[in-house]
Amino acid sequence: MSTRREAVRQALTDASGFRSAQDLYADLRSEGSKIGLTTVYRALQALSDSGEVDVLRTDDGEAVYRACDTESHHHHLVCRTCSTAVEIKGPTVEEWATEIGAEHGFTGVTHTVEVFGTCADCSLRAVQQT
Amino acid sequence: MSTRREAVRQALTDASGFRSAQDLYADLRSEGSKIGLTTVYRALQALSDSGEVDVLRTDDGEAVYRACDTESHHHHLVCRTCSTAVEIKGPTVEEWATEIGAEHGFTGVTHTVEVFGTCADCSLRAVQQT
DNA sequence: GCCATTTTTGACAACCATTTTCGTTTTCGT
DNA sequence: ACGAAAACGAAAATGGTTGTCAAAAATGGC
Ligand SMILES: [Zn+2]
Ligand SMILES: [Zn+2]
Ligand SMILES: [Zn+2]
Ligand SMILES: [Zn+2]
Repeated sequence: MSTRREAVRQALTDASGFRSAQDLYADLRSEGSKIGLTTVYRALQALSDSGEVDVLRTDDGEAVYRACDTESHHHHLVCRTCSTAVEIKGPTVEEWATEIGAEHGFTGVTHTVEVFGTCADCSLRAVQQT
Repeated sequence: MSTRREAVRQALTDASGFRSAQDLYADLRSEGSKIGLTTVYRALQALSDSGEVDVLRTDDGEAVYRACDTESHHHHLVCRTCSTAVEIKGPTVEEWATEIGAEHGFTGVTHTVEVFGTCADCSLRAVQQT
């Protein structure tokens, strides 16, 4: 694990929510790092290949990454305002997806599931800003 | 509804699976249409804004579209090989997502759910090609 | 039908996230 | 310390998508 990659991983861990490559690049540069954008992309590629970080796509197609507590299969409840995420685990949706696939004769079934909303903190802030 | 937009909608309906803007542009041109790529993008934008077609993002961030039978909320079981899709409806995953959001104090909860696999036809073809 | 206004279209350029290239720097094994 | 291998970063290239703008087509009185 190179120093640069470790720096990217740390920046992502500090963020606790989903961040884009460009976000992380800005974060790192603003705290004085001389890292290049290419290296941020390469680090994120490597981290996601090895399963250390999760990736998902925003509505406009940008890739965003998160350093999750667990590396085992899970989903996310993501705040639309601050992009903080809660990790979700449970058999319900796993079983549901498997059944759906089997019912229609599909093999090698996988699924992508994300839940979005406004977190309690952001909901409160929205109400207070009258 | 302009003729061009209708042509795009028809091309998408004929496809029955998820197709990208560039796919549809190629389809239309190959059948003799003189449509421009910009117009295909505009038509898809309008169709998705009005809820007539569904959009999702591939792993590499490309937007793909589908003309679904229903305009009400549903999900898809998509073949990874031929991109044919089956429309999925049912309360299980809807209730699950709502509960997950509520449990964590999130408001305005929505979700994205897609199931992927290899359809029966494509599975069979894969086995036959020894 | 005919002209003026509005809408739609498409070639081209601009955008922007991401990838590739390639010469330089750092790391690692000996 | 020394040479090979890996990592780095600036700049250029890529590719999907959007913006621009002038031409073409549809619309609506008359
Ligand atoms: Zn996660
Ligand atoms: Zn799952
Ligand atoms: Zn198939
Ligand atoms: Zn649903």
